[in-house]
Amino acid sequence: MARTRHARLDCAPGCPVEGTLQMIDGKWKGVVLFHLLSGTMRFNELRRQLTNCTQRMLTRQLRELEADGLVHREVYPEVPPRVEYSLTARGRTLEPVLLALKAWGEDHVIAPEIPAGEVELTLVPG
Amino acid sequence: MARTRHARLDCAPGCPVEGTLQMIDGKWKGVVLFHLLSGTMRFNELRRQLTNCTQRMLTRQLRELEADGLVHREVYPEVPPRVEYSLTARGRTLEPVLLALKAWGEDHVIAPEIPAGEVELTLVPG
DNA sequence: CGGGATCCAGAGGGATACTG
DNA sequence: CAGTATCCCTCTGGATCCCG
Repeated sequence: MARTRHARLDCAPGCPVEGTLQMIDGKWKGVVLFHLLSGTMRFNELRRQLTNCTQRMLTRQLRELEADGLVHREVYPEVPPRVEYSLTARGRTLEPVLLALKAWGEDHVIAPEIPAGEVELTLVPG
Repeated sequence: MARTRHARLDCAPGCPVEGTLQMIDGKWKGVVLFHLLSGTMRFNELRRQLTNCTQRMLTRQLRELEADGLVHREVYPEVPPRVEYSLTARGRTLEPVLLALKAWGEDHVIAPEIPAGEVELTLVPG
């Protein structure tokens, strides 16, 4: 979906499910957050994980996550530039949610073009 | 976001996080699934829970959930018509995910009209 | 390296009216 | 009651080029 960016909680005022979904809604947010669970990552490092994510999209998703207080952006005044992304304390509280998402996916999502039987167990997302 | 409806796993083939998100992506899906955790519900019954969801949208979301094998639709040949929705076995496996979403929302989602991130402290003088 | 600016298509979603 | 059928528009997200 595209839930209107924090326009409001459409379900009902204060609906917790809707509210949480708004945080991880955006084509790449869930996955970005998940990867950052592993630790700090540089921009391109993160990008390499998201095979089909354009540079512009990754930037935008990261900015929104930053605005939501879930991700911290650290810019190092160097040449060439270095920017590192990490989860904030608030972002880390999403860990149970992200792990639940991952666990369900591992059990129930049928992988595309990977016929059952030769299911690969490299479950590192991204 | 609007992830293209199951077009593919954009993150990476088999990415479990991305895959799970695709299931509950759609403006009302997460909330619908959550409400169905409580048990079978009729169409309008469900609709009353989703304050701002139009009839058309609810129908569409339910159809997609049905197509994904998460929701069962039972039509009773009566007049007036009666249609009941319930979670399938597969749908019920999402319970941990939905509960995680709810739990986080309860703890971290700031009530509407106070968008997270731009919390303003308008100091009333005097 | 890590972006920003611009242009653009189309899917997602809203409003409204009609129906078996 | 539980939907279709249209119309229309917003916003997301992709492509491309440029920048310090």
